[in-house]
Amino acid sequence: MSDSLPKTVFHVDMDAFFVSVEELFDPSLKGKAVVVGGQRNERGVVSAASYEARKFGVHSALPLRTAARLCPHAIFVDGHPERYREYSQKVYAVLGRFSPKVEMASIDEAYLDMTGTERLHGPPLRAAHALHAAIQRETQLNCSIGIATSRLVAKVSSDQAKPNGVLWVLPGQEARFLAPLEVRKIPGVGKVLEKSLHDLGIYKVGDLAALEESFLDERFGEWGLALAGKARGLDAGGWFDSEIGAAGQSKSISHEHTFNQDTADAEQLESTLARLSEMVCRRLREHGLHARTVQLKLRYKDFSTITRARSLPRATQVDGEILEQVRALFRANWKPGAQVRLLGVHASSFEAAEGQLGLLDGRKHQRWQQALSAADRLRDKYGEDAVSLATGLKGGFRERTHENPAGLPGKGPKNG
DNA sequence: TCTGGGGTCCTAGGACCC
DNA sequence: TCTGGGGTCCTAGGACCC
Repeated sequence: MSDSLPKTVFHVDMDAFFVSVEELFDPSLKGKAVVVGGQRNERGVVSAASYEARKFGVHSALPLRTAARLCPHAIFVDGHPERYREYSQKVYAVLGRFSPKVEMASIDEAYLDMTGTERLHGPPLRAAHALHAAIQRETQLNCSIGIATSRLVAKVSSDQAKPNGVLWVLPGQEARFLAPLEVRKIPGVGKVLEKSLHDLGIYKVGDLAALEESFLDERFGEWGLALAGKARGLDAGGWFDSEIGAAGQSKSISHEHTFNQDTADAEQLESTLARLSEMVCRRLREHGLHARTVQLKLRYKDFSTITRARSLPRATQVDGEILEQVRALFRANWKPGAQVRLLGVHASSFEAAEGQLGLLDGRKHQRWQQALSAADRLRDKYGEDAVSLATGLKGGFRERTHENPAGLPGKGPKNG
């Protein structure tokens, strides 16, 4: 980057976000061991755990059944995505008053470029405390705030500030702040990279920073160089290097479903594909997008997973066209009888719209889209099952599984 | 212990083109 | 004749994040 004045970056991270939101809706959960993500006997993993539950070793991504074993007295709660979106938006509204350059990095964390806001909000610590108080007051939720000269260090410092804290890493102190931390604390260093680093005797970020760049380059290529920069606190390469608030259009839309029980029932599998295709297309239309590449994901009983993709000659957002591709991929790759655990439908390679359609073809296409958008509005009003469109494609299109589609809370029967 | 769902980014090989 | 080199697109898989 340039050698202009150092930036001031805030990273705001909500504390135990899903759990905290659930507590607002059910105050009796407060202070208890709470696990959000599903019931104790369900397939699936923990989305969030209260600090009380964490004392027993429960953490996000842990299988629910394991969590139930580690913490038998925990209260298990289904997730409510719409509640989390609502509170995420409340947080976003507060953030916007502190800086015009805000970027939500996920549903519960955001970056703010606070460079040059001193006259308005005072020095960084004062601004951070004001922000912290405003979020508390307006959402009744706690957060932690990291302040630094880069996104990377701000993120690491908000993590060190948890829970409910503010931590400022002074300009020039980045490397010293990072040095004693485990390499795993660097965003982008996961299980696998951590292991390779450990195998080389590298445990702390300081060990990493002390290495020759040429060594990291040889060992890990481009990634190694970026890693060297990160160890020194720089937003070296990739996403971290982009300007805050400049995030572009999303690049893919997907839906997937894990069956409560593995199945080899062709009808059930194909009706699930139809439902997933509809969900994907619906979101394409909501965002005004047309996808050229369609991908099927197939996970078997033994957890082995394949993906098969196909690119279309022209982009589409029509259910039937996507489903046709997905179904062809499915029929070409699924061996009848093989037990399936998960199915997924993924759309990517977005284009603004169709280009050079023949007039007639284009008209027909357009009418389809109008019909589908109208159907979407009806579904919004009267519920998911209110509308179905004939597609001309045969085979259990409107069949439904008896399971609750993930991400559609409150629909369908739940165990327990 | 038995492993969700929604994303992003990277790598690597083959096709194809110049 | 005895094997170029770069660019781009496509597909498959996997690491990683929340």
